[in-house]
Amino acid sequence: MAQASANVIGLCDAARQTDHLPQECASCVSRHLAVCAGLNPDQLNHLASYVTRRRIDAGQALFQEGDGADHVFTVTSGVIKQYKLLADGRCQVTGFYFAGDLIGLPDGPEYPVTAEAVAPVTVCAFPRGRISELVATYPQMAEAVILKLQREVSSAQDQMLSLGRLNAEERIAGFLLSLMEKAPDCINDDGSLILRMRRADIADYLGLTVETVSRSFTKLRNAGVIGADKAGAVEILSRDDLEDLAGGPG
Amino acid sequence: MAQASANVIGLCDAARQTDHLPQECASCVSRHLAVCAGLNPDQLNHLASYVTRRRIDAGQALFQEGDGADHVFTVTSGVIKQYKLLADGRCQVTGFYFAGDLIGLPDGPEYPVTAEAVAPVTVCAFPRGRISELVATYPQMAEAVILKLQREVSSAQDQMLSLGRLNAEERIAGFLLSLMEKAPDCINDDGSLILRMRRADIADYLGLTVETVSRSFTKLRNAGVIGADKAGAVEILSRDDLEDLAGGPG
DNA sequence: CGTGAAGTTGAGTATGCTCAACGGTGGTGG
DNA sequence: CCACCACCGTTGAGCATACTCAACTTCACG
Repeated sequence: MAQASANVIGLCDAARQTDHLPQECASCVSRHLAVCAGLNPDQLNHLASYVTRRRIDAGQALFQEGDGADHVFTVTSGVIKQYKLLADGRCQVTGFYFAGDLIGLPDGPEYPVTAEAVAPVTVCAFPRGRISELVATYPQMAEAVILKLQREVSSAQDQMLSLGRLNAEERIAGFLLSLMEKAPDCINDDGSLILRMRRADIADYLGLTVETVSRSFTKLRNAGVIGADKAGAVEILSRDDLEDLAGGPG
Repeated sequence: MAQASANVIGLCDAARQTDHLPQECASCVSRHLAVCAGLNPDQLNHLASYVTRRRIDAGQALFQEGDGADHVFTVTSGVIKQYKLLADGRCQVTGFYFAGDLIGLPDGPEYPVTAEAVAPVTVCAFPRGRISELVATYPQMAEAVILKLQREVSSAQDQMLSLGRLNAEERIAGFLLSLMEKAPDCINDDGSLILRMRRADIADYLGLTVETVSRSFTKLRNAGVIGADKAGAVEILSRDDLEDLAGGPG
C-alpha cells in the first residue's frame, strides 16, 4: 500500500506507484528465485500490497551501515555489493548479490553493512515490520527465508576459508567458481564470465589489493587456466584447474 | 521418540533414553537462550518428543564435513568449533559455539563443516526432517531459527572483515571482544576471560599461525591492554584499547 | 621428578603490500 | 573529429608483516 511505501526513505516517486504491483510480481523476472517463489496468486497479491520497487544506479547506496533496518530487499536485476568500512578507509566486501538474492535482514535494528549497486540494480522493498506477519501466515515463506539465510551462512564459511587460508591465486580461482555458481546471468553464451565488478571490488572482497588481483589474473592467464580478456569477459579454459587451485574439501 | 533417535548415528545408549526428556527440556540450562525459548509447556513437550541428548568429550567430532545433515543441534553446555579442512591440512575454523547456539542446519543435504568439541559438550539433537513441521506449526520457532541464522551471518561478516583487513594484533583484540559478547560463561567473577580453546584453534579461527597468535598476546600484554595469564584466564585491563584496536564502524 | 603436549621466543624467509610508472579506454569539449 | 583527461587496469621494485623452522620454557599428569 501507499501507506507502507511512505515510510521508505529515498524512494523515487515512480517507486511509490504500487497499484499495479501485483502484476509486476506475477511477471517478475526473479519470481522463481526469490523468497516469494511458491506463493499462489492470492498470496502474491497480499505480499505485493506491501512491496515497492526501486532502481539504483551503479555506485549508489541502497542503505548504509548503521542505518535503521526498515526494509528488506530482493534483488530483481543487476549486482549489489555489501561492505564494511574501517575508520582508516580499509574496506571489506562481505558479498555480491544477484537476481533473487535477499539482503537487508540483519539480526539487529541497524544494517551492519552498506549495500551499494555495482551495476545498475532493481530491487523490491518490503517493510521489515511485516516479516513476522508473513512468516506466521505463510510457512513456505518462512522456509524460503531460512533457506536464503542458510545459503548466506554457507557462502560466508567458504569465504572465511578463502580469506584465512588461501593464497591470492587460490582466492581468485575460488571467486571465479563461486561466481559461475551463484550468478548465472554473468555467464555469456560462449561460456565466458562477465565480471561486472571492478578489480577494486574484487580486491576488497578477497582481502587483497588491486595490484595483487591483477597479478593473479595474469598468472592464471599465463598458466592457461583462463583466456585473454575478450570484451571484459573472462574465458574459463580449465574449470578443473580452477577447482584444483581453489582447494575444496580434502 | 526412540524411533527418531534410532536414526542418530553415534548416539550413546544413555542418549537414547528419551522418556524423561520433557522434564529435561523444562529444566534445560539453555532454555532461555535456544530456539525453543518462547514455547509453552505443551509445545515444549511436543518438541521434546523428537529430541535426544548427547555428550561429547573434548576433541571428539559431533559431525564431519560431508556427512549427511540428519540432525540439527543446540549446544546446551561447553564449546564447539566448526571448521573446514583443505586437502593439504590447512584448517579454517568458521566459528565457536556456546550454550544456546544452533548448529548443523545447512542449506544442502550435507554438513559443509566439521563440528568438534573444544571443551566437553552437551547438545540436544533434533531430526532435521521435522524442521518444516515445526516451523509451520510454531511461527515463533521459525522466527527464532531465523534470528539464530541472522546472528550467524552477522558474526561471519565481522569475521570476514577481521580475516580480510585486520592485522594480527587487531584480530586478537576483536576476537577477545567477541568472546566477551557471545560467551558469557567464559567470563570469570573477576571479569577475566577464560579461553577454553587452544592457541591452535584461535590461530585457525583468525587465519594466523600459533606463533603469531602467541606474539600478538605478548604485545597486548606489554602494551598493558591485557594482564598476565592467571590460571589460563586473560585479564582485560582496557576494554577501550581493545575496541580501538579492533576498529569497528568508521 | 620425568615426560609429552602446549605455549613462547628467536632468526631468516616469502608472500603480498606500498609506491610509482605506464597503457588502454571511454567520455567530454574545443 | 580529434585532443584531452580521468579512471581503470597492469607491471615493476623495494619493503613489511606474518610464516617457517627451530630451540626453549611452562604446565599438566603420571
